[in-house]
Amino acid sequence: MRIATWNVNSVRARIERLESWLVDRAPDVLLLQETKVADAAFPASRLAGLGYESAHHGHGQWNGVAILSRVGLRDVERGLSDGEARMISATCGPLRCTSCYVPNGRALDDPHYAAKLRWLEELRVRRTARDAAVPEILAGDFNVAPSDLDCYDPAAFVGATHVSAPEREALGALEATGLTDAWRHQHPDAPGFSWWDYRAGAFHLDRGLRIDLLLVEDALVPRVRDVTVDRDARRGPRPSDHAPVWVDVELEG
DNA sequence: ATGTCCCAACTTTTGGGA
Repeated sequence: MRIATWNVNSVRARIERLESWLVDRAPDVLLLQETKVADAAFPASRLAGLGYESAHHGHGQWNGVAILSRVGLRDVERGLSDGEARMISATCGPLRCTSCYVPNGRALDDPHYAAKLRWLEELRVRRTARDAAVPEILAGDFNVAPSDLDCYDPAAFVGATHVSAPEREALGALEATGLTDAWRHQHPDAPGFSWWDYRAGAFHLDRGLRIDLLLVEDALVPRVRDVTVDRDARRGPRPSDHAPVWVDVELEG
């Protein structure tokens, strides 16, 4: 079973790329972030034409998350207490699949930074109330680079968000509920950047961050066969600033 | 390089967000 995550930076701007990517990479489940549309404008029927059921949670201009599945989609859960469209969760086949768009935080002294830490804490608390019989994959744009290996220039990020100790501790506390960072587990030494700024030729220069994570229930880790960052999807005309990341998990049956 | 892309709107240019 292939589970992917992708911050598409507007599903409207990316629909042709999204459709061809689904055909090429054939994920069983795709977790989207930053769809930037209201529910009524989400292209559910176009995606259904490719064989994917979908569930979307969006209010319009900002944020927006979705789940696409060709292995079933039920028991949909939308949003956390902040009221923004940053989380959606559903049971897809044997897995609980959760798409997260963690708040950016803006700057260490900005109120949005404290809100980011609270949001991660609420996500942790939610995990403690989960149905332990259904293993979860919690994936998305976490807006946190877990370690300095996940940042192209740690010295340039001193005092910035995405790398601060409280953010990394909040992510670590979430993982301590029984989740493993699939990329880092499979690739202990490879940066695996998933986001590059549109500006200043950052992608060409490989000035990236690894902030798009697949957090896999610990019990599933022995079944993980491969984890891939699809850098090809960041190339060419009108790309998202994020690459998709997927994990292949071998499940019985 | 304040460098780009995407959105909305009192929409053809500006401002907010990332």
